[in-house]
Amino acid sequence: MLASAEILKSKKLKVTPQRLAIFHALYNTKEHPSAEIIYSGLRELHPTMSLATVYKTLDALVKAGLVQQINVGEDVYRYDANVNSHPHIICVECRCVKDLHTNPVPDIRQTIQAETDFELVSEQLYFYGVCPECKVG
Amino acid sequence: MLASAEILKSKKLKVTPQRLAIFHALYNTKEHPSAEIIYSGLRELHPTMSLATVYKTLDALVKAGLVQQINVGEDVYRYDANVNSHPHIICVECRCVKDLHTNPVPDIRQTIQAETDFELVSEQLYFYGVCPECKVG
DNA sequence: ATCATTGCAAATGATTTGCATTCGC
DNA sequence: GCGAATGCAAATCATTTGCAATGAT
Repeated sequence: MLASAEILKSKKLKVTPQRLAIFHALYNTKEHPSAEIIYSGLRELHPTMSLATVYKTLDALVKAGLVQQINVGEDVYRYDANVNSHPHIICVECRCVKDLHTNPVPDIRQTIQAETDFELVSEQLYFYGVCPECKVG
Repeated sequence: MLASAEILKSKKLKVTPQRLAIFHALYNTKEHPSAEIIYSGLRELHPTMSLATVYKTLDALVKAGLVQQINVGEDVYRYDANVNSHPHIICVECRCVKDLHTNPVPDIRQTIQAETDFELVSEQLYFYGVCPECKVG
């Protein structure tokens, strides 16, 4: 928690209780929550916080490079405190999103770069499937 | 054009001028237009067509497996008449979207499947970069 | 004739914005 | 004290929905 404050300060962001709470929440979950989910999770402890603040804060965190915004093809954005490029896998039934740690990108990059005249800057790899929990049900 | 009608019929979709126009438009472009773009492109020849019809028609085409909906991380959906799984590359400046034909997926699938207990069903690979046109400017 | 499709207008849902108040520095 | 952050309400934008009229089979 102290650490969170230090990290925010190091990015020249003012440290407010709302920012700490949102940042901390994202750093302590492996889920990939939307603004709405973050908001409802924090509501109990921060009853005055507004959804607009969640959006503004997430935007500030993204701009500071502390968080990444992902869009797995739904109509909502999700947020990930892991800013390294890594693939995600999404359950087509329960819509949960998990990180993948195997990163096939270095090889792929070469393959793709060979085909295109684009100057590659980043990538997003999404896999869809049925998660272990949903396979059982 | 005749062909389009046949394809629609084969999927048991009623053939209306609107459907033909939308389907045809998608089959004859390499862009990956949004509903709004398709709508404005067709407006001149189909002045009475409504945006809601474009959405409904696209939905029908997607359900029939004739078109795929893609979301490259913006706030709009785009549509692609190429329903085969293939990676896309998006220009971070002009936001154009192009198909990639090199498909690294078979290899990746194995790598990913080895890591996860998900039952893989599909994937979306997006690469971001600066397109040749924007590199010059 | 039947039933799906169309087109309009109104509704929805996620995200953004304006602005006065509050708070971190 | 200054300028940025908060919280509320109103605005925006893409997409969806309800429903009466129209059109495809």
